Amino acid sequence: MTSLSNAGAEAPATTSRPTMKQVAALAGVGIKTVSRVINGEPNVSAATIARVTDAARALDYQPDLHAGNLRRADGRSRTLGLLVGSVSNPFSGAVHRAVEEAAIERGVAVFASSLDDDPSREEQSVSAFLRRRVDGLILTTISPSQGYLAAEIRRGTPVVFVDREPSGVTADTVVSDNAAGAALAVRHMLAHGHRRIAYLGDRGDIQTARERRRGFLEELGRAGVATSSVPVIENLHDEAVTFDALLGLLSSEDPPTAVFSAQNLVTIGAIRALRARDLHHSVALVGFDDVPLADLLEPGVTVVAQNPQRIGQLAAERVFARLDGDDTPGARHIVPTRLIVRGSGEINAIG
Amino acid sequence: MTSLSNAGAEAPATTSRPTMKQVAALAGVGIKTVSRVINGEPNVSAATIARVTDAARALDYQPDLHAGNLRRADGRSRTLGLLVGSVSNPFSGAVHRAVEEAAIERGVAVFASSLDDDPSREEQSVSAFLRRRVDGLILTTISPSQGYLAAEIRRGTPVVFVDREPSGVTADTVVSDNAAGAALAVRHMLAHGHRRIAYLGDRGDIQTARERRRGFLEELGRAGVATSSVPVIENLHDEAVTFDALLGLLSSEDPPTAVFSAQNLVTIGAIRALRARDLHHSVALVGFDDVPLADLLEPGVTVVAQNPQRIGQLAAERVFARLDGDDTPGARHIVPTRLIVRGSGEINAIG
DNA sequence: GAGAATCGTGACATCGTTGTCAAACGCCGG
DNA sequence: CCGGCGTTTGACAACGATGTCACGATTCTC
Repeated sequence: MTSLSNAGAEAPATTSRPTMKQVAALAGVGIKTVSRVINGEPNVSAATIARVTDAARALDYQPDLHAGNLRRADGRSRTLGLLVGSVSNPFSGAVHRAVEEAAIERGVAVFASSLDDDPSREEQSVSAFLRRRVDGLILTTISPSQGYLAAEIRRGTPVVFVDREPSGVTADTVVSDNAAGAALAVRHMLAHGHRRIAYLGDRGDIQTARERRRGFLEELGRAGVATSSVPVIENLHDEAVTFDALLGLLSSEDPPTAVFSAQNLVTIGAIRALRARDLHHSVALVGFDDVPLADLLEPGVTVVAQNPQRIGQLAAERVFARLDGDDTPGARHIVPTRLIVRGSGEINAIG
Repeated sequence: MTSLSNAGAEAPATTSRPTMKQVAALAGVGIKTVSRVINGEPNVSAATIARVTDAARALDYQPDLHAGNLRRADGRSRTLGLLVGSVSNPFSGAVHRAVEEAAIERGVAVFASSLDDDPSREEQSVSAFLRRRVDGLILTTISPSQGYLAAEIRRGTPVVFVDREPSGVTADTVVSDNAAGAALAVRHMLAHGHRRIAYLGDRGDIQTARERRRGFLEELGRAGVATSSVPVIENLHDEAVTFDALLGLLSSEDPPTAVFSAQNLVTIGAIRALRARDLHHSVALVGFDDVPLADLLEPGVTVVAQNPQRIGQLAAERVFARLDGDDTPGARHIVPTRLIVRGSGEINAIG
């Protein structure tokens, strides 16, 4: 259907992209000379440089990076693979942005993909990255083991895990101080007189979520609160499910006086539920991870904020350091969280 | 520093990635046979397939997509370049997500980059994409002309512009119904008795912003409102600048009774300013483009919502259609907007 | 049972580029 | 005027894969 077209017209016909050979022919030089000019190698006469540059411009020539890579000594594709949790979460957006900023500075392009809580997409994306010969990987994971990466890591490909720690392999990991952040939230609510604090958590199969729960429960334990009396609801991974779960909890015979929501979207679902029962001014709420416009709500939402920019930046730094020869053992890099007080967490326990 | 290392140890030494040749050697077959097995070509005996598969697994072999592409007939890299406006804007995130979803379905990987309002990054990113031989481009633009893409488009590379129309080239374009959306907002406020409606707009050099202003002013004109009496403030591209601008306007001798904020972040800045003057219950506000948590604010924020998912999806559809042979002339695809009523836009004019 | 068609396989050229190497040229000193 | 040296240049192999083709071994056909 493409081919019948406009017979005899000026032929917009799909010409293919120009190659060095064509540039060389037009400039009347050898192809290696074109290569030299394009790559700024020395020992080319000024006149030749001009001829080649003109020819390249005339043909709108763009060198084929991959073909070059095939032969080039360092074998670097100047490409990175980034897998984030979910594009719908602002946390991921911020990480992406930070990684890209660092990458662009080095002339590295970023393949970005998102997991969307689908374990099969993890391995699939990584494989896609690897077949495209990325120089390094920055990964948020969800599948139970990252053992499938062992050989690749052994071969020297830098892999940095963000937001979640890997299992089955050792590598650089950049995470928020999840347990400590959760503990911070708990202390804050305890200080406001709460003893019956509900835990609303993300999927239990996410290691990060388990860390937050651990921090939460341990801090309650340290304060002498019997954890058996603490409502713990997990596997909440969106607003709607959280909404329903918290409504149920609030209707129970011994409802909590405070709520700790251990994730972004869970926090939003919790806010909606508290509003639906008109309890947003009487039940305290502290969320983990910041929420957009949290300060404009009534009351403002108190959160333990993460620092996604720093996480992305640090991850990129680690990848590039290893590409530059750093071969220290993989380590955990912990990015601190901080409590942002806005109102919802400072509601005192009644009685 | 890398090289002195652990003399005589088990040598974790950076082995390079395995090639087909190595797989072939291990399996005891020719390299072309490995190629056949990897690509699922017919006419290989079951026994050979098994031997090759085992060898590939043993070496953790991943085919080099780019090397293959060099020789492959269709010359497709199964790669797309996506340039969005700003990762910090949820609109961009949604577009990205939609594009990626469509891409992954076809086994295509996405290079994602963001413009962040820097014209020099536009051409730089496109060039980076092209050198990596992407099959198609989906671009949000900011520089005054996209003429630099003319040769590439003529060569048959599918280019789709999103959110902003290009100048200097003809190609598929996917945009919101900007003028009509703005007009919709105006009609809504007129219906609530407002005549003095302020326009708060994004950068005047962005074509999309100009469209929204046009829609705004034309609708006022149709309603017989003298546009000379309408405060129009432009070049607001973040919350802080908008905040200051609106505060100034509200302090003027004849302040507006309603505000139309023509962009996401501008809307948020406007909300903050209205709150700072405690006018959020008396001055009407309608924003263009939805804002996260808009329904939880007090009052809820009435907006003309765009449909970024649809925009991204449609853009991807166009790219793939052209890759599949569609050679109809480039066209504008307009995605409708819709008014979401939440409270702030239904405040009536006083008197 | 002979010839034809099909199957399974590998040698080789090739994709667009860069690394290696050697040739051609100009310049200098003796 | 010659030898040596540095500069400029291009021929050629190679990177890791696939397309083409030809070869030997089966299987089919009548």
